[in-house]
Amino acid sequence: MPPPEFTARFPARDYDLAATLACGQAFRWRENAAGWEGAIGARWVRLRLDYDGIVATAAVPPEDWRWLVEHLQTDVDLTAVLASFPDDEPMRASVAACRGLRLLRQEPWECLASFILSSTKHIVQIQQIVELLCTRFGEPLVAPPGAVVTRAFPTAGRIAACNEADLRDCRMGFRAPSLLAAARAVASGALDLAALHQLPVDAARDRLTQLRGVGPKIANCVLLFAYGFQQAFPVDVWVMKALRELYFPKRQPRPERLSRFVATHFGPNAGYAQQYLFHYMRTRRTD
DNA sequence: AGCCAGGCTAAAT
DNA sequence: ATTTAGCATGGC
Repeated sequence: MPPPEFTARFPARDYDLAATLACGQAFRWRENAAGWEGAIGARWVRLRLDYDGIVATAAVPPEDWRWLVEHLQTDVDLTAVLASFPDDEPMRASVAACRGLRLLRQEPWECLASFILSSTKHIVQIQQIVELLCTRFGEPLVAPPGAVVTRAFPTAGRIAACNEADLRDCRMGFRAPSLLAAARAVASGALDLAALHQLPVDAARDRLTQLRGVGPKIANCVLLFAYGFQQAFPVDVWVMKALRELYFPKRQPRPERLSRFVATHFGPNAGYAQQYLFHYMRTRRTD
C-alpha cells in the first residue's frame, strides 16, 4: 500500500480504461494484476478502475495531478460527445460495442514518433518497436520495484543523435529514415511542435505532412491524439473498411466523395466518432 | 507460402 | 489526375 501522497482518485463515469489504453491510440500501456502501468512524460504511473473513478499511483509524490487529468481527459463529458454523433446504424453499433472508450491527450513528439512507426504494422508490432526504442534510448524513470515500464519515451534530441542503423536495429525497417528526419527537425527547432497548438487545423496538418513519412493519415492521428483537433479524422484500413461496408455498401465512392463525407457527416466530434468506428471494426465478431 | 498490417512516396498510366 | 509498386518486418 503506497503512501497517500502517491495516490489520487479521479471521478469518471463512462471511462473504459482497458479499451482506452489498448485501442491503438497509445502504445506503451501494460496491464498486470495491479492495473495499467505506463509513462506520461518522465513520470511513471499506475492506473486502475474504481467503482466510479480512476485510482492513480505515482512513483514520486506529485506537486499536483493536472498532467494526469490532461492526459486522461477525465473532465470530458462523454455523454455530450456521444450525443453529438450522427444517429445512424454504424455509430449506434459502435457506441453499443464499447461505451466508455475515450480519447487521450498525448505529448506531441511521442505521438508523432509513434505514428511514424505505425505504417503498415499491427498494433502489437508497433508496441514492440516502441518498446525497443524506449529500452535503448529512453531515460530511466523513477519506478517502484517490479515495474514493467521503466523508461521514458526517448526525446527528439536523443533520437536525433542516433544514426539510421541504430534505429533499424529496433526493427522499424523503412520507417527509420523518416523517424530520424523528424527527430532532427524537432531537435534543431526547424519544426516547433508546441507552436502547432496555435494554428488552425489545416495549417497544422500542412506542417506535419511536410515531414517525410507523414501523410494525411498519420498527420490526422497526431492532430487528434496529441493536439485535440476534434475534427481530425484518420482513415486507416479499418476505418476505410467501415466506410465501405457500413456506409457505402453498394458501390465504392470516389475519393472526393469519401473525403467530403468524413468531413461533413460525423459532426463536431468526428475524431471521437472515428475512434469508435475503428474500435468497433477491430473487435466485432465477424462469424 | 502468401497475405496483411492505424501508409507514404515516387513512378507509371 | 488517378493508379500502382516498393518499401522492412513479423504473425497468422
